[in-house]
Formats: sequence, C-alpha cells, structure tokens
Amino acid sequence: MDTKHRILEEALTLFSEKGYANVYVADIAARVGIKAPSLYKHYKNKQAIFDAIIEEMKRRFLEEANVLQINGADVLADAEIYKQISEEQLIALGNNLFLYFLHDDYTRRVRKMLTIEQFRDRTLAAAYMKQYVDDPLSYEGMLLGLMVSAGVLQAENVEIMTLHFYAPIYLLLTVCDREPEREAEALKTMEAHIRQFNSIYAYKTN
Amino acid sequence: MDTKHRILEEALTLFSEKGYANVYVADIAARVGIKAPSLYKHYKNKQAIFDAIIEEMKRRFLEEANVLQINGADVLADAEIYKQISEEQLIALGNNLFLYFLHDDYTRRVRKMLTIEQFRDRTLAAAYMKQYVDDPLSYEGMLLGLMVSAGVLQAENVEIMTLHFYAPIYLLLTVCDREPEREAEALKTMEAHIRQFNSIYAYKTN
DNA sequence: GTCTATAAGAAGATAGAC
DNA sequence: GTCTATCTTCTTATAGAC
Repeated sequence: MDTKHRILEEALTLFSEKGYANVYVADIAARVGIKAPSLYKHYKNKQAIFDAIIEEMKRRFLEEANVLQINGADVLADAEIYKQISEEQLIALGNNLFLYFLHDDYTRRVRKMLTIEQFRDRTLAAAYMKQYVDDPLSYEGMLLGLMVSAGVLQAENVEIMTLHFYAPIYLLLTVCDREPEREAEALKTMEAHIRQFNSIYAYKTN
Repeated sequence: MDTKHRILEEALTLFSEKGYANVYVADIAARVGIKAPSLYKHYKNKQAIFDAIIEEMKRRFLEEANVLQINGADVLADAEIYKQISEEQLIALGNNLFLYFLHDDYTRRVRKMLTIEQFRDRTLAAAYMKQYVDDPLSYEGMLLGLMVSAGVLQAENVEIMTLHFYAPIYLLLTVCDREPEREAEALKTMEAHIRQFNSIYAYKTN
C-alpha cells in the first residue's frame, strides 16, 4: 500500500481509539514508519487527514448502500425464495448484520471514530445515524416486508416490526463495541431475541 | 451555588459538547466568570475537575438505582395495581423513561460526555453500559415481570420481552441525542412501538 | 520523499501582588 | 479567592539539507 493511504489507515485506527484531539501527528507518522514532517508531503495538515478519512467513509458507505439496494432488487425478483424462509435463516439474517458491523475492521473503526467525534460536527452525527440506524432499518424493512408479502410473516405495522427486529441488534452492537468480552453473551441474547421475534411475527394459519 | 460546584457544572456542559481534550481550562473559567488561574484554587488541575464530575456522577447514579429499587420493592408489595394496567399506562411507562433520559439536563450531559470519552477509559464505558443498558433492562424487566405475574402480560421469556420493550427506546434515545429535531418523530414511533408491543404481549384469554 | 533542526503558537500550570 | 504576568511543555507546522 502506498504511504498516502497507509497514513489514512493508521490515523483512522488511532482516531477510533483516542479521538482526533488526543492523537498527535507524530503518533500517526510513527505507526507508518516515518517522521512527522514527512507526513506533510502527503497531506497539507492534520485536519486534511481527518477530512480524507471522512471522504473515503462517505464513498464506502454510498457504495455499500448501492450494493444492498441492488441485492434488494435482485431479491425482489426472486420473492419466491422468501416463502421458504425458516427461523434458522432469520437468525442468520440478524447474526450476519450484527457480526458484519461488529467484526468488519473498517466499519468498526469508523463507527468508533464517529461516536467520539459526532458532537463536534453535526454532519458526522447525521452520517452515523444514516449508516447505523436509518439505512439498516430501511434495508431490513425491505427484507421483512418481502417476507410479509410472501406470507411468511404477518404484522400490523411493518415499520414497527422492523424496529422490533433491529433495535435489539443495535443495542447489542453498542454493548459489544464498549465491552467486547460480552460478545458471546450478546450472541446468545441475539438468538433468543430472534426466536421470540419469529414466534411473534410468524404467519399463523387460523 | 459556590464557585467550586459551578466549575463542575460548567465543565460538564463543555465536556459534553466538545469532549475533554477540546475544552480549555480558560473556557471553563470564563463561563464561571473568573480567570483560569483562579480555578486552580478550587481544583489541583484540569484532570481533577473531570475526576470530580465522574465521582458526582457515580454518586448520583447509585442514588438513582437505590430509589428505583425502593420504588420497585414498594410496587412489589402493591402488585395488585398491575392487574389494572392499560395500554395508555404502558405508553406512559415508555415515555417517562425516554423523556427523563432525554430531557433531564444532568443525565443528558453526562451521557453525551461518556459517549465521547468512553473509549479512552474502560471504566467510563462500563458506567455508560450500566446506566443506559443494564440497569434500565433490569428495572423495566422487574416491572414487566410484575405485569406477567399479575396476568396482564404473557411471554415465553421475560428477559427478551424486556429487550423488545427497551431496545427501541434506547435506539430512539441515541437518535434524539444526535438529532434533537427528530424528537417529535421519535415520540410517534415510540407510541406505535408500545401499542404493537402491547398487542403482542397482552394476555390473551383463550 | 525523508530527514534534522527549529519556529510558532497553544494550553496547562505557577508565582506573587492584592 | 481573584488577578496579571510568566513559565513550561507540548504540538503543529515549516525550512532546508540529502
């Protein structure tokens, strides 16, 4: 990887652990294996490094949203497969989302950095909300809506059903971000959550 | 209020908006109406101000937990009243918790400050989790458990039922902390959430 | 592009008068 | 307890050699 991009990588790691203000340019340089002044050949100043991280984040988030929408559209064409969805598959759906957010190195570091920096910049707060609340609700809502259409699930209000599906996942994510040793416990809770969710919303023949 | 305590107040406000590192001793002093050096007559240094805030926070959180437990014990003695709980009262229960966390000036500032500082100090992360996840789940779990005992609600697993009750409240709280203009929308979602929760978990005579 | 040396400025903290 | 003046340290950023 070229130096310019390695600077972004190391800066993101440090910002996500300590916050922008507590990371010194010399710290970033040291992790890259150069001295602080060399870093200024690649970026105008410290703020420019942060800005570049945010730009890359926006690009990646947008890309990801597009991929999800395209997958969603594909899936819409194949709505038939949702007629055979099982409880185990519903658990897999929750676990996949949870473990992706929790373990993907990039998304984990970005989420932590945004958590620390969000109150200093409202656009960062908005980016956090979109990526970790609104977009997941929208995407999972589409999937659950398909299951309703396919007659697998039933709900008075699909939006609230989606909130009931995702909010526990979000809560468990914030737990594991802060106390990673609780991951095993969180995964057990997750499974129990989805089993109960399924028993609530599964279509019942009368 | 004496100067020593006003320093804590103003420091908490600033720390909750900008984070510890972005607040200068002179900023705190200015808000109190004194000059920076005067502040050192009240606290040894900047870190001591932060530490004092955390000490007061722990004291208040403990007090609050005790009050909730005592109220819980009282309520346990009066379990009869839970036989008459209505959907509107369930909505009030959710709204009260949500609006207390969101609007109480002290708890709101502490939560924001912990949100910013939690990754630098694991004990702060643990304090956040206890106050905004574990304790509410435990307290609401006790109340919902009483409603199950009283035959008002029914559930396969009360812990998961409590998660289904509280996780959406927690998610909406994190939304409103970051984007306060979404509060009205959040309150509507909250009401719809609890109505659907009630229709799911209300005891059904067969 | 990387380095050493160093300038420039910010921020925490102290000294000592009042 | 509060102030002004000042010290010290830390951090960003630049200059200029290689």
